Formats: sequence, structure tokens, C-alpha cells
Amino acid sequence: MRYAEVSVNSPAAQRRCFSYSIPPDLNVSVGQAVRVPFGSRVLEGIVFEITDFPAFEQTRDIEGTIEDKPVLSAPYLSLARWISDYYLSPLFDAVALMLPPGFERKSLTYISITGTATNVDVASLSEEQRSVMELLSKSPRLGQKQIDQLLGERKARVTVSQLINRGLISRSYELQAPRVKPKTEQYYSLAMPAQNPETLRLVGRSARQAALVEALSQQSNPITWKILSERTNSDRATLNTLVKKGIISVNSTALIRDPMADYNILPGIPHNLTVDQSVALDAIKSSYVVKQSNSPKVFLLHGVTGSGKTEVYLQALTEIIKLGKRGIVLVPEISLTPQTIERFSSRFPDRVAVLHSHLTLGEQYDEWHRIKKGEFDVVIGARSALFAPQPDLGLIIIDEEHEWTYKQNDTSPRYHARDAAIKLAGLVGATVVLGSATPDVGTYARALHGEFRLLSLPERVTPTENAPLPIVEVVDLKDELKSGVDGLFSRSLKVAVSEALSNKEQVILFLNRRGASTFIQCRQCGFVMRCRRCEVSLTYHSINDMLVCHQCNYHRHMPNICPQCFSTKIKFLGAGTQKLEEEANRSFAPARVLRWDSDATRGKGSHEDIMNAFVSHEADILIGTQMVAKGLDIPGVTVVGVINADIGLNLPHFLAAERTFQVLSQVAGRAGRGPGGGQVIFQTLNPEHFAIQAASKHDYRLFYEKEIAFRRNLGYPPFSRLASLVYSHTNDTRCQKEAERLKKQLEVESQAKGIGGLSFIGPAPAFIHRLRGRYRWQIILRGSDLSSFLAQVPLPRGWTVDIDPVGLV
DNA sequence: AGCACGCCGACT
DNA sequence: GTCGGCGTGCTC
Repeated sequence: MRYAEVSVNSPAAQRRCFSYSIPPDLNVSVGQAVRVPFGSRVLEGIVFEITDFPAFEQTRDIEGTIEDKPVLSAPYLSLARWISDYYLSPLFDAVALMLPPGFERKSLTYISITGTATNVDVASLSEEQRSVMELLSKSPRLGQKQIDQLLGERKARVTVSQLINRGLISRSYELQAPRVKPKTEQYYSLAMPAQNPETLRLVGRSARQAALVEALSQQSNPITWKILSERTNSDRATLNTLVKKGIISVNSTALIRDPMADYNILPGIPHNLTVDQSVALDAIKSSYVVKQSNSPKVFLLHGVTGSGKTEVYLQALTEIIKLGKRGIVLVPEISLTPQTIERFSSRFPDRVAVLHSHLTLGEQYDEWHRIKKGEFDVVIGARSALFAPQPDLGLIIIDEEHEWTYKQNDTSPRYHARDAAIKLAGLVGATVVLGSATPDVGTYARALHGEFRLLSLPERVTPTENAPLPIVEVVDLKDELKSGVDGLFSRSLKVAVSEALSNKEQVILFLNRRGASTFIQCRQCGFVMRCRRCEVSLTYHSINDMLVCHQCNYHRHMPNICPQCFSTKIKFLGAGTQKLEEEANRSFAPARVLRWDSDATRGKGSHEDIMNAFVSHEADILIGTQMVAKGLDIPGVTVVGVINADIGLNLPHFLAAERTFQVLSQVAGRAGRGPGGGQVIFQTLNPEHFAIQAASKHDYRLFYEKEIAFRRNLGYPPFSRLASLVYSHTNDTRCQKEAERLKKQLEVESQAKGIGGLSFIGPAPAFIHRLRGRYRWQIILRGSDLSSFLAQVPLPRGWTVDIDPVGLV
């Protein structure tokens, strides 16, 4: 007897496999999808291992296979295992990332009437029971869902159980039918000549059938019903009859749902490389032939905006394709625009697949299967495209590797695509190229330590030879206030904008809105209220007029005067895009102002539309939040103003400075992409803050040195690892109690196991304290190997774990 | 997730 | 006494 270790599609399975026996007549191999009994139900599972000895003694038989061939290969099973172990997610959640779109199938419950139900005493039944029996008398088998709809879920479950106990009905379980299939189109042609005596005999006296046969006999090639029905006034019934009689034959042809169908791709040619680009490309190329060695196969391509990283990616892909291998390119969701897709497709016409969540399920399904067949050299997509089944994978490129969107933080598994990519590359022997103008501090540290290889592109390459990076002016808003300037625009910004407008040039005004109006800052001296222990800014809660640290739960009263300069001008800061729009209209009339944020896009159409309107100079000033910071080159823009450069600094999170630096660097890169050069103005209350200084000087190294020192002092990553544990419950007090209880338990367990270097921050209310009617409290763990420690501690229901969290939870 | 079991308060 | 509320535990 042989046994299979199966990852089962049930949250109950957690990170384990379950052991099943393989019936002798069933052919099962590793990576195959199977149907297995689980409790009273039948579930989908993936075979991880086949053994002679089961890990668990009482095994049940595998019920059957779902497809003949394995759906996952060995490296992907290993990757799923790693994701599950490292991010502490259920194994099947990790597996599900790699399955074909729509492959995951739920278990469905069906209710059928039993033989004894015919002569039942109707009077002995309750009203609900009677209504269920009545519904069942009409159709012998019903989905549990239909009964839920009739009575409401809770009542339905109870009533069904009662009827089962009385032997009147029974339950059965089945796997949901596949949600997507290959799309086919039917082509019709005559199976025998129209004038054949046999044909005439079969058609008989039917005029309609004769007309249809006649119409088809005019066609030399098989045609679709759609076209056929336009040429005749036949109906489908006639067609079906003729098919049944064997006069007409049907051919099914697969129809590919192609997301690239609407693109008109013109082939592009490689650009000449600069010296720096060539050096980078050669280094990447040389890694292709190295089998597996000590030298890292991960590269960090650090290049300022406009330094030609994409050209290096494209040529690195060309080189890997020459070796008969293929690549995957990950870009942040927001950058996955038609422009980006065209840029890659034009270099590899018809050899680029696109994968992202806005495709229909059918398109995703077809792309996935074509990728698996090896039809594409390059797959481009957002985070989850990493798991595309690209055969002979040789190169993974992650553009803008510092972007937070590479971390999945809302649903399990809470994985980071960069780290998963490095793991996958190790498993298949591929090279990884991480690219950024502002690398993640952790990534840069690994590159400096030689774990990754650092490649630099310090110069801009633009059509207008060596266009320098724009000059950034940092304006101290405290000075403006002292000089009596009221409102959102400093004197410098006003002058710059007015000049640009009179030259018929365009302006972008950037407002960093995240976390606005919840922190407290002195308008006189710029002092921000922070937690003494955590260094993060305190968040204002109007309910009790208190300031709260969202990491350690430190509370204090709202001060009336600034603790630093004793001014009374201490208050919440923050302005919305609407307010900015109004003020821009007032100050710069008659300039045309266009607002770009999530509110504006909801009403006026897509991001595309707004962007196109601005590019074609239908507006003079573009106002926006994060969205305007992303990669579009608009030659007409000569002035970029950042209204509140320091708002990001005050997010209650240790990544606040890094985030601010990244956003400001990106914004500063927006200006001066055209021949006229550009001017950037940062307005801030903290002109001397290193994140703002470094961004204004386009100096990554300056930022990095200060930031890494800060991280070292406080023991934050990369000098430690973090895990965030969030407990969610409808009752706030209970939430707090449970969080405190678990913290104590974790402290006790870590001491009992002799694990040192572990510290606990909190418990405290999570940044988003209340979400969908439930309160949330969090504990932050700091240490080195958090996954293996936490794996040993069983967490009660209601807890979620996030390893290496980014952003605010 | 689902489903069973078991333990308490409001009714025929 | 029983029905039905929901906390707890189990699924190879």
C-alpha cells in the first residue's frame, strides 16, 4: 500500500499535510490535485509526497484525481512549503497562489429526499420543516444554498439537521464544478454531399432542413452558427436535428481569450547602452552561466529616475531568451499601465504575457495555460505573477523593489514577492534583478554586505543629453508663517508657479494625504508629539481628547502649549485635495486646475483619462496624492510643488522616514523630464530632517546612512525582524485582555525555551483600531527567527500573524 | 470553513 | 421537560 501526504483545502489543515491511502487502481503522483474525504465532506487537495509509511495511522482512501497530470512541479511545492512555514500561513493558502486561475474548488452540500419520506405525517412537522419538504418534493436534490435562501442560514441548518435525524432527507457532498474552462467555438460543415441520395433521404420533406443543407453546401470552409444564421433564416433546432442525423458535422476550435488582442504593438529595437548600463548588463549576464555557487545571483540595480533601468531589464531578458530560458517581470500594480506593457511587448512582439487581477477569469485562465505551454518568453504582472508557471525560468525582475505593494498584507499568505522571488530563484537556479531609484533600506544593506550584488546607474540618460536632475528648493514653512504668509502656498512656490504658467508650462502640486490630521505639530517650531519609547508620532483621539501611541499604548493628554517652544500654535495638521484645489483656483486664476485622487477618478472616469487630459495640456495644474508620483514622464511639466513634504514623517511607524524619502524622491524625479529642465519645491516644517534633505539633493546614500543608524539605535529591521500579531473581536475590552494574555504566554514560552533577543512591543490598539465592526489590538514581536518560535505556539481563533509587516495594520 | 457536541435560559 | 442560543473541538 502506498500513501500520499496531501495539503487539503480546509483552514483546519493549517500548515500540515494529511495522510491518505492510495487505492491500488488509482494512479497518483506528486503535485497532482485530488479529491479527498475530510470529515463528512469531500475536499480538493494537492499531493505533496508519496510514501510507503503514512505520517498518521488511520488513513482514508483518496477518492479520485481531479486532472490526469500534476498541476504543480516540485520547485513550486517547495516554494509553497516555504511560504507556509515562513509566513505561518495555512499550507493550502500558499498552494492556492500557484494554482491555475479558477482551479480552487469549494465543497458543496446537497440535500436529497429519502424513500421513507413519502408517507410522513405532515402534521408532525414544524412550519420550516414542511416548507423544506415541499421544496424538495419539487426537485429531488437541492443545494444547501437554496435552503439557506429560503429560511436564512441559521434556521436552514437546524431544520435540515432535524429532518436528517428523522430520516426524511439525507446530505451528500460534492466538489464545485470548475469555474472556468477553455472557450471553444463551434464550426459547422456538411458531413456528406448535399445531393447525396442518403442525405436527401434523411432530410426528407423538411423544407427548413433542406434550406440549411443548401446554405452550407455553398460554403467551402466550416463556419460558425453566428454567420450561418445570418445567411439563412434557419433556427438552432433545425441545426441540431441535422447534426443528430449526421448530415452536419461540428468541429470545436479553442478560442483564446487574449488580453493583448487590443494592443497594436510595433517592434522596438534595443538602445545603445551607456558604460554603466553595459557594466550592469554584463554582470547580470555572467550570472546566467553560473550554476549554483557562493556568488549571489541576486542583483540590486540602483539607478536614479531616468537612468535607463528598463533598458537593462529588456536586454537582460533578451540575453536569457538567447539561452533558451524565460523571464518574469514584476511591476507594482499601479505601474502596470498600457505604456509599461507596450514597452516590454514591443521588444518581444507576441512573446509577452500579462497577468493581473483586472483581467477576466477567462483571460487569466487562458494566459496561464499558454504560459505553462511555453508560449511566452516574458510574463509581466503585479505581485502574484511571480507564481506564473513559466517553464525554464531563468530571470526574475522586480522593478521598484522598495514598493510596499509587493507585500500582501490583507489576506493570507502575507508574503513578500521579493523574498518569495529570491526563494524561487534559488529553487530553479534563476537570477533575480531588483531595481529601484530608492532601494528598500533592508535590500540596500544586504547589497552592501555582499549578499546581493550592487549595480549602480548614477547618471540620467535622456534624449536631451544628460538632462541633470532638477534643483530642489526646500522652503521652511515656519519662516513663511513668521512673515505672515497664510495658506498653503509659500512665496517661492507662488512665484515659480506663476512664472511657469505665464510661459505656458505645466505644474504638478503634490499633497501627501496619508495619516493627515491625526498627528499634532507645532506651527511655530515644527515640533511633533512623539512616543518616548517608540519614536513614532502620537495619534490624536477626539473621543477622549488623548494622544495615543499605536505601538505601545502610551497615553497622554493633549497639550495646550508646545513642550519645546511653549507656543500655543500646536494643533493637528492636514488639508485635503479639495481645499488645495480651491486655493489653487483662487491664487492662480485663470489657470485650469485638474484634481487627481481616488474621489476624482470615481466620478470622472479612469486614471488614464485624467492623465491623458493633463498630458494633452487640457489643464495647467495637476493636483494629486500618491498617484501623481508614479512613473509618467510629462515633458510640459517644469514645476513640481510638494505642499506638505513632512506629513509622511509623522506616520506612527518606524518606516515613516523611508516612506517619505521614497515618495519625495519620486516626486522630484517627475520634473525636468523635458528639454526645459525643471524646478521642484518642498514645503516643510522640518527643513533639516535628513529624509527631506537627502531627497532634495537626490542623495540616496545620505538618506541610507542616517536611516541605518536610526534603525541600529532602536533595533529595528534590518537589525531585527518584526512580526505583528493582531487580535480582532467585537468587544474592545476582551480584545485587550486577550492581547495581554497572549503577550504573557509568549514571554513565558520564550523564556522556557531559552530564546533570547526577543522583545515585545505593546499590546496596543492596532493603527486601524476598528475594522468592519470589530476592534483590533496588536502585539509587535522583535527578534531574529520569529517564524520558528511562533510556529510552536498555538494561537487561538481570532489572531492573525504578519511576518515582516510593512505599513500600518 | 463546516459540522457535531454540549451546556445554559425561555417556552409548550 | 425541550427548543434553540452559541462557545468549543475535530477533521488524515
